[in-house]
Amino acid sequence: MSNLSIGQLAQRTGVAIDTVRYYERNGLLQPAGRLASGYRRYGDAELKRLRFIRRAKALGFSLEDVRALLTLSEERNVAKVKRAAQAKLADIEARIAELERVRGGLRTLIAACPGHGRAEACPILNALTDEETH
Amino acid sequence: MSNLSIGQLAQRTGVAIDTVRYYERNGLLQPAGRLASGYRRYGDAELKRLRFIRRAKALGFSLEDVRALLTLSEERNVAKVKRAAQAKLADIEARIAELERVRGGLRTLIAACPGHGRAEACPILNALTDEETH
DNA sequence: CTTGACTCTGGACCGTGATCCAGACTCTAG
DNA sequence: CTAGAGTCTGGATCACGGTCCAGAGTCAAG
Repeated sequence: MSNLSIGQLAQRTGVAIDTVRYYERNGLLQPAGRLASGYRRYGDAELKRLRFIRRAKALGFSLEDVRALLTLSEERNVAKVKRAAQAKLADIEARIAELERVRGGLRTLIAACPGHGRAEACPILNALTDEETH
Repeated sequence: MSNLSIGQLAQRTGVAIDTVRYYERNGLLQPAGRLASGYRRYGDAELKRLRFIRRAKALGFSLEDVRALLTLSEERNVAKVKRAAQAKLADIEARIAELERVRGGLRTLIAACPGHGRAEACPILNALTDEETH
């Protein structure tokens, strides 16, 4: 059973101390207790919980999402957790699709641009400057 | 030669009035002039410039990028414009790659999750909860 | 002339996720 | 005991791209 200071917790999870306190302010992570001095103390449960937060964020969940996931996790509600993951996947796929659309536009323009010569012949500038077609 | 109020300019470009003034504060778009009343007046050049801004943003350029692009456009520096577009493309490709990485993680977890049963059997919760392996 | 729509300015505020600060207090090694 | 590292609080600040507001002035139609 570990009994960690905020600095040790931060060090073990790779999360900044200020961020740990920020998560606390936002109701994501409470210390197990406090010393008489007011210093926060964290146990294994909080260590795991902070790792959970860090991993969920790495999977693209917002802090708001993480808050919901933590609740579902505590409720052990597997069905809702799966649905949340599916919703996040759909969200990520939409972002990818949008970026791919943009990528396609840029690629086309770059490929058509000689990179020298008159500005009027630059398809990139033309695309940004020309009249609407739609 | 059009001679537009800020409201007409906003309406023709699909940009909010407040946003037009925001762009002005940030040096992206100055009105052609002012009436005695102080009302802004815009001509064709500003209309085109605002469309340029809107399109560049649709291609993923930040306002900072747009500022640079507008300068390059005025300089008619085709080579630098092309390089800016290439840099932005690389940026977008990196974002896509990162999102694809996340998508892969989520897909794997979702596929392995039965969506019911014990929380301990849910790979999504396990992935968020388990000890590090690396 | 009146009325309603439009515009002006300066500044406050939003969401997201932190990050940093001052000034005070506490803990630990030596 | 002392020095240095760690921690506390509350609040300010950042980036980004706007959005909204009050209160005053202006414009255009009827």
